[in-house]
Amino acid sequence: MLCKNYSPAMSTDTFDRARSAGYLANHMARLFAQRLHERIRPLGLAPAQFMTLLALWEEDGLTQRDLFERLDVEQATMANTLARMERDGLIERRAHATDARAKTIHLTKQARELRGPAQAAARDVNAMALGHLNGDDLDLFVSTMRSAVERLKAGEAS
Amino acid sequence: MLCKNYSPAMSTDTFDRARSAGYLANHMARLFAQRLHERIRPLGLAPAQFMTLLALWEEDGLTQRDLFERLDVEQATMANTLARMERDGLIERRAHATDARAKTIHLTKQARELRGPAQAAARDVNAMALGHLNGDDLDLFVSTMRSAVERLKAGEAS
DNA sequence: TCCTTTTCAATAGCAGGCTATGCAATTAGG
DNA sequence: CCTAATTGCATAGCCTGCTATTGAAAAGGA
Repeated sequence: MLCKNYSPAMSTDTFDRARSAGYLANHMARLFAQRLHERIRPLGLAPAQFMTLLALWEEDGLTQRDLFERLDVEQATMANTLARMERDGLIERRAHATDARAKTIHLTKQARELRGPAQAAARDVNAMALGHLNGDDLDLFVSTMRSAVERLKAGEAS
Repeated sequence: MLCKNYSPAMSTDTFDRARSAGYLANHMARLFAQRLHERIRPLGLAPAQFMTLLALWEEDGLTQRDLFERLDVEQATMANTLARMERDGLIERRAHATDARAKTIHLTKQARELRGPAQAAARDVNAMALGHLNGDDLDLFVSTMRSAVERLKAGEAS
């Protein structure tokens, strides 16, 4: 009995939260978000806004569809995040060149200037979580998360 | 340059979402929650309710404080989750034996009967995400998540 | 051309995370 | 014993995720 919370034959009274990958993933992600939020709140940012900025710092002028596909969230989630970012002066929406339904999303000067400090905050949190690992162990951990993401995305209906 | 998103000397234009542990943790946790929710929705459960049940299946009659400390969420978060669980007939609250402020949380028959199928669903999702790993690799991955959780909890102010 | 289908985005409503507040009951000090 | 501090819980308000619905514009087919 490996007790890794995925043996079909496991008895029903041995599910161990502390060894369940899904449980730990949730716990770890909440803590990452809390630590990040502490550090970027002084910049006027919240975690989902930072995530959105990561995409827009890479490429400005994307549409809402581009963004929610790249970040793998639902369209409605992206729409709400963008509304808060517009309210907070981080982005502005402009008419799309060829499609009257769409708008392109553009960073304000304020948002462009946050790139350095916000990314530094994120690196700081990553180091706090995993700075004890050597390069190979970190590579393996990150790769395993990426493979889990791919497998979970593929298993949408399973 | 290791490009693992935590070198302080890293230039500001190289932050790579796909290699950031925090970003991947968030993405992975959202997918875990989605896949779990698909499977436990037919049982009338949502992910945070399942997490709460994991604690109550282990030990019934806990107080709200016991629960939010074990699950590492805020008291207000737990209060809201318990309100929804009471609404849905999963728990009932009884007067605490010695403290008139507190209530003890007790599973209903319905909730006790969900243990087998709900834990099976969670194991299924864990296997979908990580079933390609051998025992040692899985152990290492889970251990690394646990160490990240501990380090992130310790660094509350840092 | 005209009509149907698809696509882009906004909105409503809910779950679950957070902070901040407030009330009631208990505990601790004087 | 009486007050002050602490503790248990509820509530309000916000952010971020989700599903479902809607309206408007674009694309496609007859």
